[in-house]
Amino acid sequence: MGRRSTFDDASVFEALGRSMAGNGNVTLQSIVGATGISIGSLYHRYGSREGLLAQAWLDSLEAFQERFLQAIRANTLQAGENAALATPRFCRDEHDRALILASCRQSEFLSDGTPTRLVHQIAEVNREAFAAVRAFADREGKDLETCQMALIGFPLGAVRMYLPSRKVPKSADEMVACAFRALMGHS
Amino acid sequence: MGRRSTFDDASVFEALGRSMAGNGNVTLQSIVGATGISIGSLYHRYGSREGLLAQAWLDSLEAFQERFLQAIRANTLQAGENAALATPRFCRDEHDRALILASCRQSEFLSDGTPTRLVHQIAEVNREAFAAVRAFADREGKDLETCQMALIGFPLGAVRMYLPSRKVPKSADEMVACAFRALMGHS
DNA sequence: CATTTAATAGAAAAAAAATTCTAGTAAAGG
DNA sequence: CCTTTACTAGAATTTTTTTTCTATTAAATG
Repeated sequence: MGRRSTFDDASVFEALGRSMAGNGNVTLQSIVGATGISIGSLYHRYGSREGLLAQAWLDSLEAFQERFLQAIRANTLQAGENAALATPRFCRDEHDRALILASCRQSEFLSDGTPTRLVHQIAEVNREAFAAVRAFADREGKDLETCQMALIGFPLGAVRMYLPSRKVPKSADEMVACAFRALMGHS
Repeated sequence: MGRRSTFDDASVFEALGRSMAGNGNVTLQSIVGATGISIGSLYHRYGSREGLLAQAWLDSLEAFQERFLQAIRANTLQAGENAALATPRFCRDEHDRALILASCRQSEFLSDGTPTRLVHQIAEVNREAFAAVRAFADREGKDLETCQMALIGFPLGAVRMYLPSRKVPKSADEMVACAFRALMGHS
């Protein structure tokens, strides 16, 4: 019941991501300008600027995490490599969300004033990912730090060569996989 | 002649880098607060907020470039690997400058209002680095994109695993070197 | 079709930040 | 020691941005 919303989160997060990844600075006016949504509607939905930022970060984080966890939890030989490739693939499939996650810093979206509910949710997602990487390291009998680098550090470095302006090419995947295999030992 | 300055650029750039890498947002007041320098002095020296930001970026960029170019231009077998290692080493040796260069985006420091003189200087440094990487790729007979990834993309990804809060450990260097060798072919 | 609920809309107020401007201070040279 | 130069200091102003608040609109329900 009640009036229906005339806009969806995705369009707001997209404008936000573009602005943050673009000139590194988001004003609510820039979102109003890019989307045509009124300032009142933004406050009605997100409560505050900080609530909006955190919500956008969480949205991207969850979308990525779903892919990453599915890949890394698979009990196949290629589980690790697929998890490493989750990053470049995510950038191609979900460009708008990837902008936020891959070319911005979490600290740009979370601050002292971030609503605690969102702080907790984001922390929980991060915990879950960390646990999955640790489980992978144990399973493979490899060093945790090496796994973090091969699964996250290098893949992020790779996509940041292209974002925010260019698309991440398939060739990046090959390089990520190559580095992954080298780091994990060619056994 | 004339009164001597009571502060140096380094202290200003340090406060700026900490602030930008920390919460992703720099106000002149945050610099005044962190350094005790007066707002008037900042305007006297840098002309504007945008002038200050660009000057800080250029300062870090030049410091890094000096090391990178020296490494990559050496005509030894390890030239490439040393150039790749320039990034983690720079982070250890020059933490404050590395914060700016490695954990922020250039677009956070350059904007429409950046003084043209600085825009040109920064572009020139970037051009020089790009040319050096291309020369390296030609010399080694490797793909340019692969070289960019091995020399810059992966090393940056590696140090960003640690910055801004932790120091970049030596183990990161081994991983960077490992990925470099894998990407460049183990010949 | 009146009522309730959930939005939209944007002007107005408040807060925060950048910039300007004037007065004052320290060093060097004649 | 007076003058010039280059800088410091920070209050006052302007600009930008966030936030609040009231009016209005659209859908759903009895």
